[in-house]
Amino acid sequence: MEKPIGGEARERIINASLALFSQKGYDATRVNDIADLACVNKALIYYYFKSKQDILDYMVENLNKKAVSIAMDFIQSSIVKMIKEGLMDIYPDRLHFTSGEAKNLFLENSMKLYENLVDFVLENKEIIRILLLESLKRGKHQNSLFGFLKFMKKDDENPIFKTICDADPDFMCSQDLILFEFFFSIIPIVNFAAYFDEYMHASNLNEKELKKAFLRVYEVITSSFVSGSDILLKNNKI
Amino acid sequence: MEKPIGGEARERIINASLALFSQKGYDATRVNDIADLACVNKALIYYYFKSKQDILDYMVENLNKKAVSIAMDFIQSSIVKMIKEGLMDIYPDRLHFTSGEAKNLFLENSMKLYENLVDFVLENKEIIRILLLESLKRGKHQNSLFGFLKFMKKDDENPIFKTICDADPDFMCSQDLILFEFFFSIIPIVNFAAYFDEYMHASNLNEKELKKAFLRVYEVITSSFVSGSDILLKNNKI
Amino acid sequence: MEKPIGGEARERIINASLALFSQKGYDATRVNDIADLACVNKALIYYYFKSKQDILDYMVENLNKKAVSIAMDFIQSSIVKMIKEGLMDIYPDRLHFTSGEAKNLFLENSMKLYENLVDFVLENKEIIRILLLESLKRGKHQNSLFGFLKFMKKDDENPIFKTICDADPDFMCSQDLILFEFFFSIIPIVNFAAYFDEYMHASNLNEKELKKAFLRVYEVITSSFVSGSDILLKNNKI
Amino acid sequence: MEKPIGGEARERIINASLALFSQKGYDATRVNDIADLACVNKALIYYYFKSKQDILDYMVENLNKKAVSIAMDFIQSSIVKMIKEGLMDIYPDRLHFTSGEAKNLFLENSMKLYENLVDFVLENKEIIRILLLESLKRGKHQNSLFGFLKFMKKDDENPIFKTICDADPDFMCSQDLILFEFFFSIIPIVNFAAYFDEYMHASNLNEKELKKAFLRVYEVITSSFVSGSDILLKNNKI
DNA sequence: AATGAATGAGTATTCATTCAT
DNA sequence: AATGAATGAATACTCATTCAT
Repeated sequence: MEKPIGGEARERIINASLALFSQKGYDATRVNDIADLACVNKALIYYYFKSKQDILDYMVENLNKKAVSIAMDFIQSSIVKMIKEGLMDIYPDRLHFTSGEAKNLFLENSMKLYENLVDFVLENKEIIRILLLESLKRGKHQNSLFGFLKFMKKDDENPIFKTICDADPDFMCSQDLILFEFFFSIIPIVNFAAYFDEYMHASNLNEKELKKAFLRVYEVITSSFVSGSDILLKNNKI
Repeated sequence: MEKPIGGEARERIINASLALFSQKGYDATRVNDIADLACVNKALIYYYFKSKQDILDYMVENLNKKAVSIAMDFIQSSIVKMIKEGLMDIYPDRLHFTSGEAKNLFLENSMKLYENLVDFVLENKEIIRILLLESLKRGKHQNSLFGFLKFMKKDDENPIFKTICDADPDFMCSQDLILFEFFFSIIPIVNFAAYFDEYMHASNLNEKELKKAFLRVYEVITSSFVSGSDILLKNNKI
Repeated sequence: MEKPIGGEARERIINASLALFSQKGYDATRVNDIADLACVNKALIYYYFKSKQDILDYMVENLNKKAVSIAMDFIQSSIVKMIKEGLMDIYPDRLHFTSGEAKNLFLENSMKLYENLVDFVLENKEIIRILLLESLKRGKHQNSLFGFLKFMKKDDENPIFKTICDADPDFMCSQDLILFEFFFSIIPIVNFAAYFDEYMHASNLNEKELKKAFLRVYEVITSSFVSGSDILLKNNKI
Repeated sequence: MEKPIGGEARERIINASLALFSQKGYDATRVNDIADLACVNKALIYYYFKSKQDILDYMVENLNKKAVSIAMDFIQSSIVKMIKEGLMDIYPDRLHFTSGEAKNLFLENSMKLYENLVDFVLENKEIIRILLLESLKRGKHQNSLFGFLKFMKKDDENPIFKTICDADPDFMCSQDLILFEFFFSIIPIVNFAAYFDEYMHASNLNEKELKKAFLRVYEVITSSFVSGSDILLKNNKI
């Protein structure tokens, strides 16, 4: 074992676990391999973590914290700021904008949130991969992905949704919309991160180009879906 | 259907493996568990299969065969039939329809293909789940999902693509379109199957309703994307 | 590993465990050592037993069965037989003998029970040792010894006690008597087995002599205690 | 009392070890557990003690010192005092009393010794338990119990024995007597301490009552044994 | 006197696979 | 086609002990 370069041993254990879990999956990763990659004594892993599962739990929890933090940042920088500046109000059941410009500003911010989300998932693509893997198994973290959905879901805490509803009061948040959000928004963004490297390699695009391309497509889908929503609703009412 | 190899015990082993791999993942599934669930002696598994990996390989290969079969059915029932009836021709670089009705018929058939695909993935949701799981790992079957993409990809074997290109000769098969196909078509449909049970439970929809809802949203997305494609192309040319 | 001599592998595992647990104690015994001594593959131990603890549990349970069996034999050969021959009856609260000779016969049988008990504990001295060890620990088997006491205890199933009560109706089964039974009857007999080898070695007596000596002392104590019981009761009533 | 070595942390380590060794046995006790219970850093244990074994050794040695001290006290307060007062002499092979009263006084003192012994074992029931546990194992401290026997044994250092021999010159110190002393005196008293808590709980007696009851029974046994010894000797001579 | 970090050797248990019948 | 027994190589986790400060 060489003299370890980098941060603390604990940090190295986390990074090694991240890399290995994401490459081979949690179950196929051996604690021995983590120790080797992290250049630490195997027993030290158990000094910092209760068990192999505990490492995974720590990482998942950590991602959740970060995700919540992003959402909170959005709320702080957009909603709270706009309220303070008198551009919008929170009504019991919806958001209200004082002007068309205010609404446009908010929509712009929402698009920025998507960009941030893409950045976020790409920065955390390893743990995202792990999360996907675990979500597919009927185990402890099978709800991770669905939990992820929460802050994009049609409920009282979701400002994006409210905005759309506000823009078009007749536009009901149908179950189709939720389905759209999950299978054509969350799932693609998360899989985009998970398969980023493979896709980049297969498409011969570089990192920046691929990211831009995804956002472009994503934007088209999202905006066109909103305009196409009357069709959805029509069908939904049958 | 070919003459089945092996007795019913073999069948039980395959079904048990399917259930367990899909629930816990390949790595977390024990040969013991398979034997127990299949109600066979553990050693018998090795009579029918070379190894645990061999069971997985068999199942993946089986799915591929089925997928190819669906595509072949489509080609047989749509393309070949229409050619025989003089409704279309295959040009070296594209399909050619003899009339507007012929084209509409073909588009209708394409939508039916989507429906069949949804049926197909739902019928095989267990192995789809397994495949997703394996695709996320950098292992033997990591190409399964990308392989799946093949017959939806912009290449010579993909009739759907050709059709769209034929309908609008200016509509180039951009990389954005491929990205769309992969992340907003394949990935959602496959994940739809993988998370079908969970989503059904969470949404309180029944099987039929959920399937219909998915197809509805899917249709909106796909059609609106085609109409929105000029935006995409515009962006793509920058 | 030499070609194993002896019975089945399972039997060898039990015997090896018996020897090692009794020599070093359960906690200090390594599964590796058991495997080596039993000349079996370590994994085979887990084929036959769920865990190391499971081996211990099996042996303890086994001893209990044997102990119960001895007691049952006594009841069968003494009580049941005498009842059938009209020598004694079971009254709701006590035994009743039809003659003085009958009582003497029963007392003789009781003494034989003691002899059988000594034989029994000596034949099982290894597991007795283990039991003592485990009884001293606050664990799963801490009640083993007290459980042993059961069929020597003052309760409805205890024929020996009844006999004494029957002989002298005024002689109440005081708590002192139970204490005597436990600390000066059970404990010595059990420890006699546990320390037999060491004591034999220290005393320069052979197996037969030592056994006889113990029974001799035991008999004196028991009989003298009964005659001395009036003193006990006197004290007890204060 | 000597000047205590080490601070209060050391004391806490000893107490924690005492509690844990006595509850779980030496082998099942983890140094970690000791550190936790003692509220000290694990490494500090190795500052005060060479090893885990060293803690046990210290405690056993400590008990031996105390036991010797009790015996010495008895000798000091009884024998030496009586000699100084001209009530008894030490002959090369036995003790000699100048009067019947003197002998009675000595016998009274002997009974007091028993009481002291009971107090002593109860005060040290934890270490007694540990000692019993270790005696049953074929290890370092397997002689602890036999060592305990020493000062009750028929040898030159045993004043009690001498007394009896003195009282009845014909009463040979037979092997049966030693066996009695060990299995019906030492073993019960030591196990009385070891199982004190459990027995107290099972019998619904309080501490004081149980102690008294034990002494009562013990006294009956001892005295009756002496009177019954002629039977023993008779048998012994066959 | 005290401690957080580190470690080598082990420890029970598991697991895919094979063998003999 | 089927099975009970057996096994080598791991595998997660533990533990007494030491080190550096």
